[in-house]
Amino acid sequence: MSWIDQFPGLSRLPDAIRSYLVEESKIVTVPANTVIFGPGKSPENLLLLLDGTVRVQQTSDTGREIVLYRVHAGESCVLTTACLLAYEDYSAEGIAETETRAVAIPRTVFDKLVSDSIEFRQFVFTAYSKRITDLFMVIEEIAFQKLDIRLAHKLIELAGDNDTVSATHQKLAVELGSAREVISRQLQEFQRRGWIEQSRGTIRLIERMPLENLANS
Amino acid sequence: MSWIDQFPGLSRLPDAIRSYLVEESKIVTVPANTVIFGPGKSPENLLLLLDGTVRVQQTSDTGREIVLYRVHAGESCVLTTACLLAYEDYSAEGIAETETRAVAIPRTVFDKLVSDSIEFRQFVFTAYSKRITDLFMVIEEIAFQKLDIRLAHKLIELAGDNDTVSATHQKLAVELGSAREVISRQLQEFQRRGWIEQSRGTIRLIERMPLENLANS
DNA sequence: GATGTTTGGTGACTTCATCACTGAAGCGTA
DNA sequence: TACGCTTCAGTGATGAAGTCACCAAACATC
Repeated sequence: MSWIDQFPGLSRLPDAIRSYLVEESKIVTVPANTVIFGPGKSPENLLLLLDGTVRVQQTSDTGREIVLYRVHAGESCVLTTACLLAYEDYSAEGIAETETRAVAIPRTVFDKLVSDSIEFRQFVFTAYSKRITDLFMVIEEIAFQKLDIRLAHKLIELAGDNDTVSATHQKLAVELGSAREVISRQLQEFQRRGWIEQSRGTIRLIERMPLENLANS
Repeated sequence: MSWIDQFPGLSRLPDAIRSYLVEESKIVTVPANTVIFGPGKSPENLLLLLDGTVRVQQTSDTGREIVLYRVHAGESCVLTTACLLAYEDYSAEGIAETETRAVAIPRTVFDKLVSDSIEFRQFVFTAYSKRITDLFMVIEEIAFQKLDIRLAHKLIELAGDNDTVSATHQKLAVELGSAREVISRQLQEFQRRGWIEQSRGTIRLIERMPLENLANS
């Protein structure tokens, strides 16, 4: 079984294209916290993630940061393909959050695939679409959503199933493009209401329901 | 002379591709304030603007709006190509700000061009790159820049050469994703300092220097 | 156990958003 | 030209969020 089957959009590639892709790309592994691309380090390849996640974030002149989006296993870093083809002054950076395994497709191979396969073109543009939609949502949230709602949302997202979030207040602030003090105070409010419990570096969700109600209001 | 020469990225197309493109696309004109695409109205064509500008903006559930970017003459609406190929729940909308003339490239022609011409691919991906960089800048500004700086910036941008901006406070608020009252008060402060003069619907820049200093600080 | 670093808590203050309301400018039309 | 309507701008009060300076607790290291 090939890694290709992890990508629904690629499963319909014709056999010739399919084997060309497998042939010409290689699988790479990077340790956690590796900077995959960033200012002055433009990516050489299109990456398709097999395992792990990549966090794409931006740092302002004043040192404040914000997370733009995440690339999960089964997704690709398409936005970087655009930015690697043209504007080099790319202010965002991509960081492997965990040890990450990915398929690396060289620039020339990417170009040939886009040229030769309508299925691959669809894969690429669909991926673009998802990312750009994500960016629009980020803009809308930053500009118009109240912070308590966004924080509740983020806690649920990061908790997954096991009801605990391992993150410092500072990290959460970066997730939301806010300030640590603001997050601290908001979390205190959640705690006061009995929705969460806090200890150094971790937050435990006690009552998910009211958090979810807040997140969806 | 063909319209193609208005697009530097397309000037190097091989003759065959070039004539195919000219053949298969048509020039359309839309009046000012036309909604070119938006929720429930996905674009049928890739548009290359010959004259006029298209404003792309987003409206939140609560009714607040923000301008994401503008497409000027000589540029293309590429982001819509992605969003027209996949995710249909496109929350942004594109509005012709003035009467606008554009080349409309049908979806199928676009696909064939991307397939056949490396020059066209470069044109498309370069356009993507610029837009995405713009979006990143918008996010950074909203999240981290102070409003007086952003407003000064926007006034200079909208003034062009003739030192007057024709816009209501409400319009400026939408440009920056802020609220009218906030803009009104900030403009009063600029006026108090003698940097601008106001009358209903227009702002005249009296002293550009301090405004520019503020914008670049 | 002493020391330094990371993380979180707090108060004072500024900026921005929101709400409710007022008033002024322009425009049509009778 | 005088009336009424609509659009645009001004204002005060209040709440939410960001900023700054500082302190204290938890943890890590030696």
